[in-house]
Amino acid sequence: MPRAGLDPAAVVAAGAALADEVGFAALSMGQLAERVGVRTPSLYKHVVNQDDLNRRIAALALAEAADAVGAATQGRAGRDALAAAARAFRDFVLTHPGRYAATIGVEPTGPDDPIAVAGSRLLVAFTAVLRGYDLAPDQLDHALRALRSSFHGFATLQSAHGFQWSADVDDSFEWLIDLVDRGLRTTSPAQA
Amino acid sequence: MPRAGLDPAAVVAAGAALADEVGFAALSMGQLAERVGVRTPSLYKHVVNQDDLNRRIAALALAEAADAVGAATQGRAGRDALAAAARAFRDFVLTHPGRYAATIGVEPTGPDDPIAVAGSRLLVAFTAVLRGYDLAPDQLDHALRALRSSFHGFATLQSAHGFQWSADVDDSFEWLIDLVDRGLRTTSPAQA
DNA sequence: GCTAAAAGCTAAACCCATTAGCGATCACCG
DNA sequence: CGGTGATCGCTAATGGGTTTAGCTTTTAGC
Repeated sequence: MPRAGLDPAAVVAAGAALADEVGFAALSMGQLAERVGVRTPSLYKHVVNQDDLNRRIAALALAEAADAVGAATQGRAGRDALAAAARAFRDFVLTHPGRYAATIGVEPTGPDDPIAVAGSRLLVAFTAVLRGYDLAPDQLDHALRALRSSFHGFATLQSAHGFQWSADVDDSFEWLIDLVDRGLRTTSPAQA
Repeated sequence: MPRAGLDPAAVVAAGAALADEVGFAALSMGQLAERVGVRTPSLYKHVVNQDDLNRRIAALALAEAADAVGAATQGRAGRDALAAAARAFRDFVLTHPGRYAATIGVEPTGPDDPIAVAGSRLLVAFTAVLRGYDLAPDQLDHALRALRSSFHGFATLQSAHGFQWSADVDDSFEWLIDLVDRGLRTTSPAQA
């Protein structure tokens, strides 16, 4: 019996891909094992248990999302950067719904948890967008949470087919970007 | 052995309460059966299976959320109505995290599905808020989705402890309400 | 009181995650 | 080239969860 040549990273990557296909809730060790060409218990040589797998998938997803958002905002500022970040984020969630779902409800165990560091990287990517707006320093955290909430909410609702009625969903997303842009531009500005 | 006197509504209500306590993902038929004083298989006399239970919990949660939002906006308009609706919605999600989680990812089977009708009621409740803003009719759907996305996103992230760093979460929510309010007040207004 | 449907129960099947323990393989070192 | 220990994969088995089958008891209506 030849070896499969697996390692934790390969298992996690396959798990993330499988989650994207079948949905995070339906991700099972059995299916994943079959996918990577191994019997179920063998997965436990690379991953401590399903919760560990989920957490690693979540960390991977957050890191990938941070990369996508970061790359999208390179060389842009203001509304341009906001729109690029928002579109990159939503695209990522829509193309990788399973792995992104893994990020919902996980709590980092501490500041060194890969989940925490990847999450921070995503926040940093969004922070870059805010530099293009004239915000008071004490409003940065609030604005960051507002961005994250709005785009997370839209992307997850769309990914779950939560928008049922008529209007075009892409138009709605552009409209949301405009709404946020207008809101950010009319804050009480930073004191000089 | 005396009867427990259950019916579907009682089972669903107990399931929703249990989900709020232990988390939606941890909701199990065994725990629910124990909670209502019955052996596990007996639950299947009132509910066809776990998926059916989840869907009924989701419909209940959406209906309750619609009631809460609707009641909060009574007699208010403009920013007042927006803030009242947003706070009522977030309060509901935070006090009933388990049952609200049941609504994520469920798809109504058709327009008569209780999930669809309760979801529509929630949208109607939010639509009332928008009447206080001067929006072109073709922007109503977009604005509705923006509202739902923002508040859904914030509430679910907070409920999942997704906000880790320093600033006060309640302050951030009020800031989000302001952001949305400013954005809604600066749309290109409806043509007279 | 009789009857039939409803609601509960036990027993059992099946699926999934996980652990224990065994054999094969591979990397490294002489 | 051979030995050796760690690593990887396997089979077997356990335990918990959902769900079905079939039986018994209660209860509502006549």
